[in-house]
This record gives sequence, C-alpha cells and structure tokens, in this order.
Amino acid sequence: MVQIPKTPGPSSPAPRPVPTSADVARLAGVSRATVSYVLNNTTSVRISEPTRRRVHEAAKELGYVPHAAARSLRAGHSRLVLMPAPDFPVGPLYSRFISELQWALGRLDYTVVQFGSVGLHGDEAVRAWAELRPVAVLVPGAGLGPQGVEVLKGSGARAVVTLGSEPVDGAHALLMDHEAVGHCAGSHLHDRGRRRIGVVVPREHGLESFSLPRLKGVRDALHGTTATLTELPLAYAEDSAARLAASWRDLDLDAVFAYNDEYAMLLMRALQDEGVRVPEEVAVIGADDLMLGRLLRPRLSTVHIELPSGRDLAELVDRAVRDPAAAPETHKVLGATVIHRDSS
Amino acid sequence: MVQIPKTPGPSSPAPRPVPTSADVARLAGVSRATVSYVLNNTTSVRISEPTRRRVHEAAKELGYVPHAAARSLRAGHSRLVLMPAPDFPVGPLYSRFISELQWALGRLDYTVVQFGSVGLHGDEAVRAWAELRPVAVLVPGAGLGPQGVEVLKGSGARAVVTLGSEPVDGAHALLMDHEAVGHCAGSHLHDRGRRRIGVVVPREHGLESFSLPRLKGVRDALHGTTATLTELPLAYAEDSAARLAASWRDLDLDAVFAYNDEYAMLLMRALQDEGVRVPEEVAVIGADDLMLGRLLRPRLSTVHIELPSGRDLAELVDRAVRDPAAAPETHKVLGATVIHRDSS
DNA sequence: TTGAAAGCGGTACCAC
DNA sequence: GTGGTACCGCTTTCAA
Repeated sequence: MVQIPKTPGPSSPAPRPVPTSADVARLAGVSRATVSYVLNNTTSVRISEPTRRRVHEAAKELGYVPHAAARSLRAGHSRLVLMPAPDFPVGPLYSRFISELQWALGRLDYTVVQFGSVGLHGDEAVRAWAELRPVAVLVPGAGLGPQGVEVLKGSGARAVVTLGSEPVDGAHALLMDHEAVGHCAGSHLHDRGRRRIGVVVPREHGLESFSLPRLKGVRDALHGTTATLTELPLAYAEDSAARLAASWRDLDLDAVFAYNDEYAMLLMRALQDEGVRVPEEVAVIGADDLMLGRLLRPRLSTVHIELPSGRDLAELVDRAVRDPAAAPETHKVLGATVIHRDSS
Repeated sequence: MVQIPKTPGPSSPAPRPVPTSADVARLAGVSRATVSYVLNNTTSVRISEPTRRRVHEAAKELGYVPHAAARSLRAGHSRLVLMPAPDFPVGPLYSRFISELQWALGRLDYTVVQFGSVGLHGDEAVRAWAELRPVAVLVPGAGLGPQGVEVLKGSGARAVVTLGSEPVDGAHALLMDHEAVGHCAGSHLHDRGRRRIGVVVPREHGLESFSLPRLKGVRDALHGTTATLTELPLAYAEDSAARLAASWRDLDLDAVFAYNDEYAMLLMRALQDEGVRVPEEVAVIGADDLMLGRLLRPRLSTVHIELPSGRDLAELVDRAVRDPAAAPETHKVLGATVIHRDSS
C-alpha cells in the first residue's frame, strides 16, 4: 500500500503514461515494426537473436502490454464472443454451462465476455453489443428480434446464436425446448391419474422466458384430456408460499408442477406445514433435477434437463464464424426426461 | 473487408463491409467531422437542422453503429470496468450482488464486462485484462498479487479493487471477512455447549478462498477453549455425504459448521438418514442464510452475511477512478450474524 | 456552419 | 534483418 500524502483536491502524481510499442522501440533502439515482429513471433520475417533480446528486455522493463483495441482495429476483426450477462439469479445448471462454454471457446482461442446490459433494453442493448464488434454473439432468452440479428451482422458479427424457446430469423438457434419440460411434467402427472393440475408461475421478473413455455407445455400435454389446469402465481418467498398453501383446499388440486425444484421445495414445505399430504393429496413435480430435490422428503420428482455441452456449442460457434454464409443451424437441445421419485 | 473470391467451400454472399462514419458522411454529402458532431450531439458546435437530418437518415439507412475500439483508442480511455467471470458455481447471493453492481455502475455510465479467463492463470490472466485497458478492475477472491496490481495500473487502470479475504498492496480492498463467518459459527456452537466441533471443507475446486478463511475463523473462535476441531472434507454429492455420515459415530462430534447452507442441507439429510438426531446429537449450522435453510426441518441455523450493496461498491469504484492518486481504501464489508433457528 | 487533417496504438507491406 | 509508412475508424483542433 503506497503511502501517498493525500493533498486536498484530487490529482497530483501525474499518472505515468501507458507505454506503447513506440516506447519499447525507442528503448530498444529499433523500429516499431521490429517490436511488432518480435513480440508477435512473426514467422515470415527473421529477426536476429540479439535484437529479439533487446526488444524483450525493453518491453519487460517498461511493463509493456499491447493495446487490444488498437490491434483489433488494425486487424479489422477480433475474436471476441459476447454474451449478455444474465440479470436474474441463474441456477447452478446455467452457471456450469457458462463456465464450460467459456472454457471450450477459450480453447478455440476466442475471448468470451459477458456484457452487463442491465438497464438497456432491446435495441439499445443490441447497439451496445454491436459497438464492440464481436465476432460472435450468444443471446440467451428472448430479447432479440430479427432486426437485432441484422444490426449485429451488419456490424460484423459472423455468428449470432440464440439460446431460447424459438428460432430467430437469421440466427443460429439452440432451441431450449422448455415446452417439452412442461409437457413431460404434465403428461407424467396425467399418467399417474391426476386430473386437477396446478402450475406454478414464478412472480420473479426475468423468468418469463422459461416459465411461460413450461406452462404452455403443460397446457398442451393436457389438451384433449379431461384434466384442468390452474395457474399459480408464486413469489420465491415463504409468505407467498404460505398464502398459496392456506387457500390450497379451495383450489381443489390433486397435482402441481412447480416450475422448478426450488419453487417445488418452497411450495412443498408450505403445503406440508398446512397439513396437506404429498403425494397422497397432491402430487408435486419440479424441474431442473437439482441436488436439493434428492434431499427432500418425500424425494422430489423432477424433470431432468440435458443442456448442450459447452464444447458442442463452442464448436457450433466456431463453425459459424468460419463460414458465416452457411444456413443458420437450428438444434433442438435440452432433452427433458421425467425422474420419478416419491413426490408424485 | 475485401471480397475475396473464395473458391468452393460454402460462402457466396460476400459479407457486406461494415459501414463506417466515412460511409455515412459520403451518403449524407458531408464530412466525417460533421457526422461525428451530429451523432455525438457535440454542443460546442452548431450544425444546421437540415444537415443533422441528412446525417441521421444516412446513418439509419446504412445501419451505422460506431466502433467502440476506435472511439476509445482516439479518446485515450474507456469506461470499461472489468471483472473476471467466476469459474465456479456462484450462489444466489453473489449473483444478486453482481447484478446490482452492474446496474449501479451502469447508472454511473460505466460499461461492465465479465471476462472469461477460464484456463488463464495468474499473470497471464492479468495481462489479458490489461490488454483491454479497463479503467477499473474488480477482482474477487485471491489470484491477484501486488505485481498484478502494478501491471494493471501500469496499463492505465485507474482503480483496482479486490474483493477478498485480505488486502493486496496498491489496490482498494473490500474485505469479505470470511473468517468472521467461521468465527461466528464457532462461537455460537461453543456458546451452546458444544465441544467437539466438525467443520465441513468442500472438496469442490474454486471454493478455497471462501472455505479456508471460514475454517480458520472457527479455529480462532475455539482457540484457548477446550473444544476440538475436526476438518470434514465433503464433496457436493450424496454419496460423499453418505460416506461421511456412515462414519459419523466414530468421529464423535457434537456439532458441525457445514461451510454453507447447501452443504448443511446435504449433510443434515445424510445424518438424518443415518439416524443421527439433529440437533440433539449434533448441532448443525450453515452459512449464507439461503431460503432453503428456512425450509428445512429442523430449520437450519445459519450465519447471515451482509454483502456490501452494489451501489456502495459502484461509488467506491467511481471515486477511485476520479482520484486514482488517493490512498487505497480498505473496507471491512460482510457483516456476519448468527441466525439461530432449530438445528443448533 | 463545415471541412481538412492529425493522431490514438498496432500491423504488415515494401524498400533498403 | 530492419526501418519507413500507410492505414484501421473515430474525434477534435484549426481554418476556411
């Protein structure tokens, strides 16, 4: 910790200027071109060993770090892969996926950056991304229309990949088929003889792009049957769950799909506290197959979700970048399978 | 981008070149300077209304988006705040914190970016960050030494803030006092008459910078008492917990601090399955005060953690950026308080 | 009110 | 083997 005699008013020790390749060149007694050759190990040009050393020493002495912006400006492209940072609490599933993806893209020599577009909406956000001239953009959820894709491509993005419920014109799509999740759950409950089915819809903002398709999936699964579907808005808080549980008998439901395992845990606890027996009186099923479901009693039935591997997605991105003209691929990912445990 | 007649391979629609301000100028029939003035609403210069319109129309027609790199290159600085993307599964606490921070920094007109440095280590990672010439860098956990701070500052970063257990020379520090968390838990257990205390240490990688200080905190709390401390390595998986529970009677412990609520839930379930009664035979306390702890039976005692508000941290960053010469601030954040429920 | 031109930091072509 | 230099896209004096 440097002990700076803090004078009033900010600013005294003129922040030393950041060293440039010109500084390195000067110190090494060579030209900027030579510096560039040496530091980039350019193979198409031979530089004598003594010169190399001098350059390296000068660079180290000055603490020289190249300027990425200048470099990519000159190069006319970057290897930047951009994804908006999620602004809602992401589950362990998603964070693992992101990590894996970053790792895989890193291996392919891309630089992955999560851009915090909190507060920006739609077009604004898209423009902000485009300003960074990413070579590829990965967009989870909705929030990107065909015109957004156009803006990105128009600004040099060679690949736009959406991870969402439905494809967007012009973009590659990883279809996370959340409807299938709901469909699985709905069918499962119906198969087990349940006919008055509730579906939890989180009140939390940002989850709509998951919860609505899941809801629709249940609706579809029940379509043409005698079963009824009741939407159950629920905030992720004990009091909200308690209120819902208190009115449970009136609702007259014999099963509930709880959006995911966390909401299921919340609701199940409230129901049990209310004396409602699971699964006898009401079957409960969650989704995401989180650890906590296995730890509950009764063990929580759930819909297991198979996310695409980060490696696969990284390869899709790479393929798309190498051949931007290729037709957008649309992959159905996210295999949904019911894991039947004790709560349903 | 020049249209290279690329032989076979897919690729036909030569990717149209990205429009520049020069293109806009040409189309609008004005100079690049004028384009810049208009699009940036430069106040120090008057541009006639008709000209403004022509420029705006041309920009829209071409789908012009300015080039952030070129802009900040010219400007000599950016408003980029960089933080490494966590490469371990983050809890809800941390994700909320990040979101809030991004929002707050966004309000102050910074651009927040999480940089995926997965795979890069120490100096490499620091250099990669420095290449982006961020105006500020926020580094959680360890993994940044004084020399790293020097590299960042030497490359123009006006503020380096660490969020960790201990301060780093030259950087502002938000001291997340995880030792205090352990200390709280340890004291609490001791106060309640427990003397043979186990401490869960997650086997998962990336958690050391939290788990080790927490462990040390317990050790300190117990120092000078007659109580014993036993480290309990535990992976976040049922079988690992089952093994630990199976050997429980041999361990002869009457209390355990389970690192956090999730590990506590895992362990508590395994213990209960093994017939070990909580809290009669063994008191259990977690940390982080997650929702799930309130939903368990017995309700889980926990250490509540008060993270700094995103707004406060954003203001610290802003202050530091405006006055880089000021002495690094060191803040103890993260108030730890025991929430006594039924498991201890 | 507008335009010409310098220059931010690197890279890569061409000449010596 | 090395150096000179044009240029990437944008902002900002300075002149006109």
